[in-house]
Amino acid sequence: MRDADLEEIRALSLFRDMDLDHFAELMRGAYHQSFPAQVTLIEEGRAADFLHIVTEGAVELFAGWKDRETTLAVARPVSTFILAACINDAPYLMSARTLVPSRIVMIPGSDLRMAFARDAAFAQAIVRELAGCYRSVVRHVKNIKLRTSKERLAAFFVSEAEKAGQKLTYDLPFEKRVLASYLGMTPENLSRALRQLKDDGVVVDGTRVTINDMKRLQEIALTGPLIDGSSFSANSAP
Amino acid sequence: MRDADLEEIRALSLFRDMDLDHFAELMRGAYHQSFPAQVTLIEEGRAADFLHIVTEGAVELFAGWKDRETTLAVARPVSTFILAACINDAPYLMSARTLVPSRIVMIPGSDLRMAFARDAAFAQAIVRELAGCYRSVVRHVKNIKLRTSKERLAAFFVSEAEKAGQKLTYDLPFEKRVLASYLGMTPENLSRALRQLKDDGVVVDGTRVTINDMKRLQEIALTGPLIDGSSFSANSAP
DNA sequence: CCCGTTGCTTGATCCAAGTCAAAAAGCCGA
DNA sequence: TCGGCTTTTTGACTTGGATCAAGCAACGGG
Repeated sequence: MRDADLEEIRALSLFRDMDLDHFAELMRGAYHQSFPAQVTLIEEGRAADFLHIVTEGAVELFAGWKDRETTLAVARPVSTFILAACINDAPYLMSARTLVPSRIVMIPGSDLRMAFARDAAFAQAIVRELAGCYRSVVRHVKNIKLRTSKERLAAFFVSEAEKAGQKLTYDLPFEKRVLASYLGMTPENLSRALRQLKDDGVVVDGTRVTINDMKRLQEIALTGPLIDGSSFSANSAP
Repeated sequence: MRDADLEEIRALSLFRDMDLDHFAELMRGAYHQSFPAQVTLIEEGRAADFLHIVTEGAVELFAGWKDRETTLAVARPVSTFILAACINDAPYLMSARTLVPSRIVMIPGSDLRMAFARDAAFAQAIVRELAGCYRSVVRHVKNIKLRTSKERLAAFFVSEAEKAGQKLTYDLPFEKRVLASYLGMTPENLSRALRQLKDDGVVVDGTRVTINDMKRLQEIALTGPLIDGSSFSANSAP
């Protein structure tokens, strides 16, 4: 693994405070691999063998039932995913696939649990991380259960703008079909919702989003830390 | 606090393995109070001051947005709730109200964080608990996003039957309007869904549920550990 | 440069679920 | 036991969003 990669990972709040030797040992047992787009990294139901970290690219976390499928989050660099299954040594609840060519670090679950047992700082970090993940999903549920699809889309635009550093023009971070699935609607419906929002000053041309009337959008979305926040990436580095 | 209560709490997986002295100390700083029905214990957005444990009664965890409201879970004895907010010292994401007269133990968040910092076994237990909570909410999202309301209701009946010890007749654990909200539908719709399920061998008379054709119901619900599981109580004692 | 693939949009239609209104059934407390 | 609650059910209607079926546009390989 390259030093630059190691530094990036070390900078994650999950690993920042742990003993340096423990960190080095954990990384010695880890694999860093490149994958092409559309590769299934994880299948739900399988035993959780590895903690994953995206260092480049993007990974979709999704779940299926009967013949339906929904995306629960998109992990973007640099962040970890499926920590909970891993730490509990339980089956994955989600599947994961690369959306674009990606590089993934995989840390064996047994190493992780060992480090967690003997490094108090690491244990603390894991707790904070898990609590953060939990709160993210709770926000996602609130988003889904309380807002209409148009409102969810508006909220998404607002929080993406915040994430892009208050810019009013930015690119969608991934395909619209993924966004639709994340927001709990069909691609057709997303398309229609986009057109509805045109009246509210949102122009979408291809992947480029331009917000002309942020105030209007915020009124629709009524964003706030209790429902929006970091609910997007499975868990991110603050 | 009565010894019986203390024992029940100690028996929770969260506290079971922690040092006995630490546990005693944690409990010394705790309050045990009785509340009538329909009392708001927690308001979302407020700072998380206390970890709560229901020892008797039932507590609804819900969230509001604009003029809408949805219930996210119902905590039944004996279980804790809002651990994540508490451990992160962050604002509550949910509100909580008693559904019936209830007894609640409240542990100051600062005591909790202190115990967590110096008791490794407790820290481990917290991690497992949080991971469990996280997985519960993930299942709830999958339930909402992947199943129709009829399927969700069927799934609910099946998993309640399991919880009641494979009994085919049992009582609903709370009012139908709460159930409706939990399942993400209106009371009217729940009523209709109940009537639909009559054709599939489910008889509901008042609060009494009787399942005549479990196989049929399981076909509709297609239950499994990846989507159903303990998603109901905020977090339970295994 | 063309052509196939893939992703996105559009329109027509359908259906699940929400809304509104009102009746029915429980559930107390006086 | 009788009103006066709340909860639940019902019916009629509306609507948000899904589905189905074409078009269209962009991209990449031959």
